[in-house]
Amino acid sequence: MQLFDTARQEVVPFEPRGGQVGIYVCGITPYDSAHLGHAFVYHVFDVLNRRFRDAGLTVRSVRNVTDVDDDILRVARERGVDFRELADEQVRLFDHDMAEIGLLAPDVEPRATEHVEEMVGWITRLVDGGYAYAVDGWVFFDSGVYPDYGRLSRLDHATMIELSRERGADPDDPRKRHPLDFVLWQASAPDEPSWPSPWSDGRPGWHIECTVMSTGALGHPVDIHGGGNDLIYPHHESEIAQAEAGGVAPYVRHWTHVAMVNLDGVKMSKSLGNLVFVRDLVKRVPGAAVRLLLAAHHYRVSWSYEDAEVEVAAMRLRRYLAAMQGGGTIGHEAALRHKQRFFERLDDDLDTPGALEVLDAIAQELAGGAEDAGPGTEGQQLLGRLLGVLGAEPGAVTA
RNA sequence: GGCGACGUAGCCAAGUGGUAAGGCACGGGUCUGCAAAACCCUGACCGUGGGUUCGAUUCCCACCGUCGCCUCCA
Repeated sequence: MQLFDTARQEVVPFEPRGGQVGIYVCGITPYDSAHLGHAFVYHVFDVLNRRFRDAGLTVRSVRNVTDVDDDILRVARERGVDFRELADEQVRLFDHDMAEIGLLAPDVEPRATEHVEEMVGWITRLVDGGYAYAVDGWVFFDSGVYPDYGRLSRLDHATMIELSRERGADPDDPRKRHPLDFVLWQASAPDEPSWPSPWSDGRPGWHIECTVMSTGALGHPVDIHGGGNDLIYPHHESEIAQAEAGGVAPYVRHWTHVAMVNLDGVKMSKSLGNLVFVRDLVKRVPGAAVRLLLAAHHYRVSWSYEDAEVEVAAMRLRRYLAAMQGGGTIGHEAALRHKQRFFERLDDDLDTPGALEVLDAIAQELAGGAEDAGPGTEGQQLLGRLLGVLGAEPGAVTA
């Protein structure tokens, strides 16, 4: 398997260690419904997971839940419910949506609120090591003593500060020693949930949870760590800083980032409200069709969702189903060739569009076969198995 | 500023180390009283400049351009 690694900026072989692979994907903040952008990211890691398992490796997959955060608290306040109640409900809906499109459940799905104690421990280590400092009950990571900050995203400090100012962040916060310092711990307001710590009754900053939970569940270095490419900076940049400063280096062996999904040329995002929800798609077509829609796009290339794609994907699924249930056959040699080609495409930086072309070819040959061998021929079994590697096995996903 | 993807005839677009599919549009023709429809025919120095090679559109480097993302965000 060859994969693009964000840190090295090139496609490199991924070498499993001892037949095992640990995958950590940054999960959701559960305060709104899952949209196609979420689905694309988790679909990509699901295919990676299935490919590894198909190759006989033991995979341990982890996807966290950021269940305490300003957005959740805000929405919970608006709706007059406890933030835990909101998070539980949204996680349930999210898991349901992901199951509808045939995603394997993660082996571990840690929640931030269940690991605050470990986060406090990690932050304490950073403070003791001189990498973090406390001000008024808040704790900041001191980017001034970590010169490598910016290594992953390849941004220099001046640019990061500029970007940060443009986006309305506050590099000029007088409590910060350096403009790029980020929050590890923040004091909670009286009506906000809080956990005890040496600095204040408060809650963790955004980045610390992933470092604590990924290494907690997988040890270190983490084999594969990733998420949407909008997380490269500052989230993953900050994770690396706090991990390495905390004594965990190297932190991650391989960084994998998935491109953004647009709608009408504009990035699909909660703040803009231009969303296509997974829930609405699975009402129209089988989950396997949604997977084929996603698989038709390479994970490193951003794309713009078109409504017509749904029908195209559904038609493709129907064609595959017909090929699997018809009477066609293909030769043993041809089947082997197709199988090899399919895995070649997948193992070349997860080229799912290329892999689909192979499935199209198999389906076409099966459809062309005039013989009536009945279902269950070698070609039909192969098509079913390969669809399974893409997470689009028709039978398994009709909920 | 960084990173990614892309740059093939008017438009969309496939593809390969050995002088480039297809679709649409345009134009010409067959047919028709005229027109439409249908069918037939017609078009490319493969972004620019280097390099590797017997030979590159295809590989490598640089540059230019377009699009996307970059502390709410997957």
